[in-house]
Amino acid sequence: MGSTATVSAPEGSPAVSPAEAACCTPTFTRVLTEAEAEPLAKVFKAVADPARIRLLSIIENEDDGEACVCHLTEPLGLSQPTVSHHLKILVEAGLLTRTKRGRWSYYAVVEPALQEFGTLLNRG
Amino acid sequence: MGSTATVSAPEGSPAVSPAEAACCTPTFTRVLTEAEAEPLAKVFKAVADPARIRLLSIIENEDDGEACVCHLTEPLGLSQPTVSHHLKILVEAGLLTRTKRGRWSYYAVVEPALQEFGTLLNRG
DNA sequence: CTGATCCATCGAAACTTGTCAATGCATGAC
DNA sequence: GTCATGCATTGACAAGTTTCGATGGATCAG
Repeated sequence: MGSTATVSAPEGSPAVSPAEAACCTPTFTRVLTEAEAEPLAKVFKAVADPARIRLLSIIENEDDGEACVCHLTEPLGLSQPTVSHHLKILVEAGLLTRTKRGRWSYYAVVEPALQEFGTLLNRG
Repeated sequence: MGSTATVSAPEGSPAVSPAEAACCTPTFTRVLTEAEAEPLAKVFKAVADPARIRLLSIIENEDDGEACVCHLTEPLGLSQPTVSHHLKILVEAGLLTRTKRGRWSYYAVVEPALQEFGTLLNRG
């Protein structure tokens, strides 16, 4: 069951101040509980792997914005089951979508979700 | 302060695919190599743990913006060596600084670094 | 129907990570 | 000096990840 942990944070008060944060606004406006920190950690775990970061960059740069598994194993240098495994994690994190057409599974980036990582992924 | 996010928009000739051009600027402007993806994954790994996320939220909400280890073990419910271990990882990731004064080690948040995670931590 | 292809899942091996108890090094109190 | 305190490091173990080869369900070509 996917459960798709996506972008959900605890309901109620936001854990973090809005983007109006200037230089002196804290990122965490309050102390987080274990239950609040856990789903956040889950999201970061999805992109805490070089293979998965590369998968996102490859798929996003495909001409038509999507790629099948058979197109991904070779540039990554990983086996097909391993690539499928990473793709599944990214789908469950809400960063990719999967569309089955014929024999192929096409994966595409969920732009709004990925762009939340923009600043971090484009550093350096 | 201009620019901010590095979500670089291509100048002149947009390498943006038709599919994406309509709604969004791509997060990855090109395919990443293993060597490029690795350090990025390392940063995400640092915050891919509930205990470390909570540590950041606790320290940032301390009255004077810093905390010693002895103040962190109890709210986390973890042993002192474990807390020291997590703190070390956060320091190595550039998210915390360590200052030794007397017998105590004081940890403080590196605000610019943490604020890069602001959008992600602000979901919900 | 038969054979080929794409891919998800299973099972296992190798590796990494989170955790603690024990140890040891500094520092300060006496 | 001696003792106590704060904390980093070590060593060990359990749990989780990454990876692969093997298997099997779909789907299409013939």
